[in-house]
Formats: sequence, C-alpha cells, structure tokens
Amino acid sequence: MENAVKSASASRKVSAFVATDDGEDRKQRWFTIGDLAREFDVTLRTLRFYEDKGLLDPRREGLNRLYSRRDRTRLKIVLLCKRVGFSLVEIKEMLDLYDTRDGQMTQLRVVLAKFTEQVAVLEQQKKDIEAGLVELQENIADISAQIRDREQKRA
Amino acid sequence: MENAVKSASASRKVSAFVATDDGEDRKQRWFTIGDLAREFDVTLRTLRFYEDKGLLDPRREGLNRLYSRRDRTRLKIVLLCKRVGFSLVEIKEMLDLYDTRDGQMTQLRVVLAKFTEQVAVLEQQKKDIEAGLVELQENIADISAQIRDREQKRA
DNA sequence: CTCACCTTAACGCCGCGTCAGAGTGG
DNA sequence: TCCACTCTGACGCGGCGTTAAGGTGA
Repeated sequence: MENAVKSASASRKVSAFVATDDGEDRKQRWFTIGDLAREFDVTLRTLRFYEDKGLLDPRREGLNRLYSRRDRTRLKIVLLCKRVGFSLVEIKEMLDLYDTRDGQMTQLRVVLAKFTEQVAVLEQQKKDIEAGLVELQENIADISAQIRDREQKRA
Repeated sequence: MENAVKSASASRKVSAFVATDDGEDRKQRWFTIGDLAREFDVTLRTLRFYEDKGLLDPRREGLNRLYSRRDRTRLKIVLLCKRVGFSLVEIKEMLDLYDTRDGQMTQLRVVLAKFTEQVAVLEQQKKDIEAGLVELQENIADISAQIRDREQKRA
C-alpha cells in the first residue's frame, strides 16, 4: 500500500502565472515526487496523472522522476487553476502558451481573459448552491411540520 | 440520433417527500418516457439510467416503458435531491425507506436528518467557491498590472 | 414511404483512487 | 532483514452523453 503523504501548506502566492520565481527557497534545485506530494498535499498518483496529461514533464534518474523548480512552478499553477474551477485540458492550454515568443504577453492576455470569464462561471455555481440551500431549508421546514403533525395524531 | 427533448418547467413543489399527491393533474394516469423527459427536462438516457440504478421502476407495455404517477413522484424527488447535491446512491437509500411500516415516519426522520447535514455540505462548497472567486480576482489584478508594466517598457 | 417515437448495447469522459506486483538504496 | 520510497500497469467510480443499429405504429 502506497502511503498517504499528508500534512502540508500550499503557499498561496498571488499570480503564479507571472513567473516571479520568488526565491522563497532557492536552495533546493530538484525535487522527488514525494517532496512535491508533501509540499502541495497531493498524492503521487495525482502527480503521475498530471504528467500523463502533459501538465508536468520531470526528467528521469533511472526510473525515478526528478522535478525541477520549473516543474514545481507549473504544479503550483495547476493547483491554483484547479481551485478556481478550470479543467485539466484548459489548464494545459494556458500553460502551453508559455512557449510563444513574445515574452509571455500572449499567455498573460489569454489567461487574463479566461480568468475573467471564470468569474461568471463561479458566480453561477454560487447561485445554484444558494438556490439549493433555499430548497433544503424549505423542505426541512415542511418535513419538520409533517413529523409534528403525525406525532400529534398518534397522541 | 435521438432528439434532445427540450423546454420544460419543473414544478418546484416544496417537500415532495411528503406524498401529498397533489392533484395538480389528476387526469393523466400513465406517462411515456418522452412525457417525463419533456416535463422534467431530462434526457431519455437519464431516465433509463435512473431505472438501471433502481431509482425508477416503470412497467412495460411490450418493450416500451410506462410510468405511473408514483414513478413520476419518485422522479420529482430524485431531481429535487440532485439539485441539493445528493448522490444517486444516497437518494435511493432515502427513497427505499418508503417501505417501512410506520407510515413513513422513519423516512421522514431520516430525510430530515440528511437534509439538515446537507446544509453544511453546501455551505462548505459555497465557501470554496467564494475563496476561488477571491483568488481569481487577486490574479486578475496582478496579471493586469503585469500587462500594463510590460506595455510600458515596450514604449 | 416517411416520421416520430421507442428499444438495447456499449464505449467515452474526467480526475483521479485504489489495488497488485515489483524494484531500489540504506 | 526491513523500511522507506519509488515504479508500471490496470480496473473502478459517478452521472450520465453519445453513437450504433434497429423495431413499431400512424
């Protein structure tokens, strides 16, 4: 059984897309899969899955994966994008724009547009949930009343 | 190609669990799969899938499915429960309590408990979405700034 | 003949979880 | 020897969508 790898604290830095490779721990140059799993609180399976989907591309040392600081940054971006509701395919599309030759201007603009649209998506989801909460409360009230009614008649 | 079957208006009656079989259209006794699909704005596939999962159990007329008013009520409940975020398995568990001999008291109590718990679930989801919105806005601001910066330097 | 409506069967998607079985370094 | 860590498959799930291929009655 592959063990769970728990407890971490993802440093929620703003705008990971802007590659301000922020020197927060410049010491470490390479990371094992376990390192990243612990740091970002994801499973090994997840990291391998992301690789399979083209989101990460670690080098190999023998069979073992070795992640660079760039991989680590990409992972950070992936997780940020997931938190705000993008699919892995969408995330890949955004990440792959890094290779345009205009110094990421295209990437920045596209990402800005997508993030802006995503606000509307999340707001809709929020409305759906709020509507769900209302329905829940209505039904809770109704069912409570019914229960009281029937307990009454039994008496 | 099986056609889409669109446009409907699900009558959002409160507390469908309380089987006040409400006489809103007592005329019709049996429904085809297309009838229900239109009325509740779901696909035929969905209705067959629910049957496969034990949520519905229409009789047959030859090969064709024929849904009773009771099936229709169950479907209504299924869709309500889905809107408030229950899984099909959970929904089945709640529906199956109808057969307890105490005049649905057990069902009412269990449903009340589950609905009450579900409030907390939806509220957590709402928080997650709100946190996502905050992250989105932070990043939108940051990226916008970056874009302005770089356009500046080019000039 | 067409048309609307219905049928079963089966693969596809997404984001991994969860085995199984094995290898490596200290 | 054991432990910690890693590896490659490959199936499972939830909630359906989406073909494919066909039947039935007006």
